[in-house]
Amino acid sequence: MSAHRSQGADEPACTEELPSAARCGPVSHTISRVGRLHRIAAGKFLKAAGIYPGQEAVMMYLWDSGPVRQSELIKVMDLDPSTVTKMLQRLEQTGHVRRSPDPADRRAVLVEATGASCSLLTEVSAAWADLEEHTLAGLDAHERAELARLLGKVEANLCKETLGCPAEARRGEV
Amino acid sequence: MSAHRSQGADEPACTEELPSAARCGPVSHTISRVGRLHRIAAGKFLKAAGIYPGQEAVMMYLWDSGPVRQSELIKVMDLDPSTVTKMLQRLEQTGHVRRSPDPADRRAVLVEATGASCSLLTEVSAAWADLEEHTLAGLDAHERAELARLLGKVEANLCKETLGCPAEARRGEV
DNA sequence: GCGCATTGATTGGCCGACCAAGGTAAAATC
DNA sequence: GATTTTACCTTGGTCGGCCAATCAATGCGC
Repeated sequence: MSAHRSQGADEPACTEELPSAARCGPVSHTISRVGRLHRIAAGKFLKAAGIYPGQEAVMMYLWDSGPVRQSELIKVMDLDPSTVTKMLQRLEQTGHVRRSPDPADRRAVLVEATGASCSLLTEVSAAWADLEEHTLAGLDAHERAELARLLGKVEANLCKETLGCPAEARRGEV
Repeated sequence: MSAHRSQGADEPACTEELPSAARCGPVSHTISRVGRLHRIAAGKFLKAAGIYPGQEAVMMYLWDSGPVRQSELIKVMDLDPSTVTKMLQRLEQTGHVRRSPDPADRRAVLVEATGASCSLLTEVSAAWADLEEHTLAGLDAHERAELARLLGKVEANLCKETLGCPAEARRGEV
């Protein structure tokens, strides 16, 4: 609930006390807030590990998969190529990732987690688990499953859309 | 490193293994994705109106409330002061917002939506409603209510950080 | 072999969002 | 009244994320 305006005693609200955003799209409004708060929380949890939110997903994939092409990373993460490029440049600079040209394709780049980064695996996994628990505190197993199910449907909705969704267009094949 | 998958060049599309991120925190993973996809979708819906995601919330509040102190905006939106400053600078530059010094407090700034911006009200509201419907397509009334309820609990969890934040507790001090 | 479309990756620009610091004005304290 | 504290905003930096444009290498058609 939004308890921020509890102090507004004599606010001459011209219409309602609820913001228009919450009136027009209550769930959208909440999703925005939750997304942002979740990212902030992730940042706090990951700070100890020395990486930024967004990077952990890349690292986790790299730890799982071993050396992989950057294009594969882009496809799997469903991110913009430029986003991945910049993120990898920073991860390389901080020593978490190594990049090398693909001998089989001179325009491609192979990416892999460095040995040093493997020490983060435990930390990051723990942080991710803590974040999960912090996020879902107070929800029983059934509620968690239901939330996961509903979010899954929402994700599917947001992914594919008739309005020229780039994600859809990008992953149109296969 | 955990299980290094054999890097087959011809990976069959059927075996889409779950990344570690999804294993360690499935809901967190989905929230991240949904948050990002939702923001992208919002950007698409708002592009016609000529504003960027994040700005619509500010504008909606300004349309509702009339002239308001910047500090009030910061408090209500729960954003970083610097974020609001920069956003307002851009909104001012695009003519959607007017800022003036508060005569009653020379360090404060009064913000209000310009008359020109009011033409956006309809567009933005419609876009926001479309976004809501697009997000929730295929969910019946009960599911929508349940999703809103669960997201509300999650939001509350994410808000009260620092109390149960194990990351800092693990560090020991601070 | 040669031209052209496709793929892979990078650069630059922009926006939202954070933090850290700083500067000024009001309020609280003495 | 003078001093400290607090509030309000700005600047500069960083990061994730997008788009548009670009360059290099591959592959296909001819």
